[in-house]
Amino acid sequence: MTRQQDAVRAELARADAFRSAQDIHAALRSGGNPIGLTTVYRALQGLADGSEVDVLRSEDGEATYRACSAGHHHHLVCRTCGATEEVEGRAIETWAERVAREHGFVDVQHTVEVFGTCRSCART
Amino acid sequence: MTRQQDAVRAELARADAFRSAQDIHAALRSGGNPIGLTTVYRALQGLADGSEVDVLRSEDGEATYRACSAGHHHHLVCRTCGATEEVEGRAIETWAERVAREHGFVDVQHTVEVFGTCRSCART
DNA sequence: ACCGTGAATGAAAACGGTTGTCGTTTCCGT
DNA sequence: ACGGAAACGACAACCGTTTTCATTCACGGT
Repeated sequence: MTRQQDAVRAELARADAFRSAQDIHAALRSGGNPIGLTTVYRALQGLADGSEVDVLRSEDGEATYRACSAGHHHHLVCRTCGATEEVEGRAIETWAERVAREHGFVDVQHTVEVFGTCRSCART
Repeated sequence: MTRQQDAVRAELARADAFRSAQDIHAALRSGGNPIGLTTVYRALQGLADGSEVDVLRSEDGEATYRACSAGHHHHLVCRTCGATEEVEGRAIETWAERVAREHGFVDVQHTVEVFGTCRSCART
């Protein structure tokens, strides 16, 4: 895994936001890198498999990607500009675990996303 | 909104699980109701608009639907059989609100889904 | 009952994101 | 250089969903 995967990784690093594969593809091309769309998808899949990016399904089903730090965390996403911050909270972890156990569920995972309007978008 | 929408509502009531539009369509047809796929989609959209069903995007982007009670709640979903229970927790609500405020976000919403293996599926 | 009108229905086609195919190119080790 | 394997990308296939449009249905007014 190399050349174009690095390009995708670099492009993702340019913004703290979830972006679609096609966004990234367009950005790379208009930045002078004649990468193919297929390759962008493959690179993203590889990065996702390696836990280098988080994947989030937008409301209309489109997959969006964002460079992320290792380890378990959640996201606070601005629904206007897409800016994203990583957040965490032990409260969530223990709550999910407890609720699942109370219902007899095992092997528990959870997804938590918080959406809102960020400070700068709220000013307008 | 009526006849076929009622059929979709009834079909959804038959299982406490998130099901795809195509599942529901197939179930209705094999149950003797020659409904069209388009109509199933339209009925589901109407029910979702009226908050009669919850919509959840599966991992591969497919939309899945489930009859739900009114009011804010989350889901505990068996990843094997799809059985779903509604759960709630004030802890989540306050946590999300606090985290968002700390980061200057307003107009906050959140999605929380808990996945696991339910008791009966765990036995096998 | 009988129309007339607007909503509901559904077959087929369009759409859009994603994935598969396959021939070409690039990268490395020898 | 050479050869093989991995990466690349144009193109087509896929699949869930939405749109289109002609037909059918439900229902109020007469």
